[in-house]
Amino acid sequence: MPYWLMKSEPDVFGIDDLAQRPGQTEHWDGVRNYQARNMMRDQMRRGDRVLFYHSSCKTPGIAGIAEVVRAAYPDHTSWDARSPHYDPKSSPEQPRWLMVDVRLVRKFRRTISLEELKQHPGLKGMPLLKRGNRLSVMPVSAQEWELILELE
DNA sequence: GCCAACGTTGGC
DNA sequence: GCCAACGTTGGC
Repeated sequence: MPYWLMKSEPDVFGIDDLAQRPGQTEHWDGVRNYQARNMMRDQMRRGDRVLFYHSSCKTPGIAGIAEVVRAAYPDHTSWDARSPHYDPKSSPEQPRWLMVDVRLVRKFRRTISLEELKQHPGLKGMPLLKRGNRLSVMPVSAQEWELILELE
């Protein structure tokens, strides 16, 4: 069961928003980075686990766990001219961008902050903590996963 | 709001 | 195919 970390701005869509969706499930639209897209397309599978990361907010960090319940399929917001993620080069016939569906597994009792993650020697290798990293979807190793769950 | 980092675009 | 300009990300 591979593991992932996915970023979202809680002001736009946070873990509490996911909790309120029907079936606590929502599609993860808006990924507009080729590397992230390719990982979703080629590696992310139904049943994979996801760390739900809150970015661009007061306390950036991991807010809980979700599960991939549907593998990658076309992101319809990419050809919706009213969407903030609109891409004129994407169409229903030739979709350029993909998304997955995720379901909430559980919200952490507390957010494990970025600051705390940085202080942990066992997490040094996480792409999240690399300088200048801009990926919104990134892999997490099994060891990192276990370690992070223990921090809660 | 600032700014470093980095991906993308487009002229040449 | 190079690379400067530009836009976006995201922590601080």
